[in-house]
Amino acid sequence: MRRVQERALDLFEAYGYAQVSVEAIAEAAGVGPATIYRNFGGKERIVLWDEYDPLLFAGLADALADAPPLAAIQRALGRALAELYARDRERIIRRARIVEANPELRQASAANQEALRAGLAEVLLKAGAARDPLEAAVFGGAIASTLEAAALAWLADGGASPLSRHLAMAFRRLTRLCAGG
Amino acid sequence: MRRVQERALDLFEAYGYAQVSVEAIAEAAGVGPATIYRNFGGKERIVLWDEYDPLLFAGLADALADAPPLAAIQRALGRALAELYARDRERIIRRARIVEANPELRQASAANQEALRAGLAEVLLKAGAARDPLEAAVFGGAIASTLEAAALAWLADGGASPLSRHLAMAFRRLTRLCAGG
DNA sequence: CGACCATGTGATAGTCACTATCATATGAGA
DNA sequence: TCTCATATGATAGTGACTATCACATGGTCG
Repeated sequence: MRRVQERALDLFEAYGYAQVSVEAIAEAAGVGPATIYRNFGGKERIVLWDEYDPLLFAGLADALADAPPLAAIQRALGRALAELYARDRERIIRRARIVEANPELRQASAANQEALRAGLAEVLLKAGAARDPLEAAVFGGAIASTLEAAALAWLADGGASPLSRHLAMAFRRLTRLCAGG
Repeated sequence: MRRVQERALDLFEAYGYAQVSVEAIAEAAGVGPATIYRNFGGKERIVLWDEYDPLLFAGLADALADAPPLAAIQRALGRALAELYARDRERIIRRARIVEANPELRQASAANQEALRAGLAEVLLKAGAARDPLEAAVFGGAIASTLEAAALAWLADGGASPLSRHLAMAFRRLTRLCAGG
């Protein structure tokens, strides 16, 4: 399915997301349209599909055990992002550019972001870093937003400086918020 | 168009969102399908359509002038939400239940949430409550998430206690985040 | 080796959201 | 009354998505 995604990205970049039908992608990749729907679930997810979320959560629970939550989260996320940065930088940027240029995809991407919020909230609650579900939701939401802001800033400069630098800057802003802004 | 939305909510509650076609809604409301698409833009927005966002932003810029950002925002949003609570409580709950029960709508709703983030960021930046775009994005994201968490908690108890109470609780959690969790 | 079963694939047909376009009705202003 | 602008309805078309079918593959038994 990696091949299908590659072909699709090529076509989307060349002709625009809306102008490329799933059927055309199927033909370009040498598979049937039904196969694409079976594996990805929908046109949007051909672009959005990745395997990063588990990687983000890996080590998060451990890190929460021996440091104040905000610092622990920043360190764990920073490490995970550094790995992605090293491994898949080009592909992430390609996909992000297509998403950015297309309202339909931005909407689907926002849903992913929601899922990340919920996932962080769950981890925080289970690790005892949040005392109740409301606190978990607030913490998870704030952290996911910070992560997203860092990612957008990273994309805005074309991925020049490492993601972890942007993440550190974003977290510094977050700590200022409660201090009175 | 209010009538169209009412009819649509009736049908969605009775048969389920996916089971009701736009054509059926059009017929039930005594209009043509084209009219619905013209006014709402898509099936999802028949449910999500409202006029609340400007109300949320009203007075926000003013409040930011004479108080620390977090307190000012909490007060301004609290006032706006109290008004909605008094005016449209039933309809908001109806719509939220339909959204909650339907992945397709949750996705579209997440996109709305994104827009709220961006809107808050813009206000904060213009009012000088954020010193740079990254800070504005982080603040706006954190606050929008807090607002959403409060709204979900409010819905979870069926709208029994006022939204402003949940909002106050959520903001208290947010201030704890930077203090070390 | 051949029979059996499971999973993944291709192909067909059908539904429905959404778009584009045209003719018509309604309502305001000269 | 004539005119123009805007809103509506109707029609036809595209394409995403969902069945459901038959077929190929690959592994496990007898």
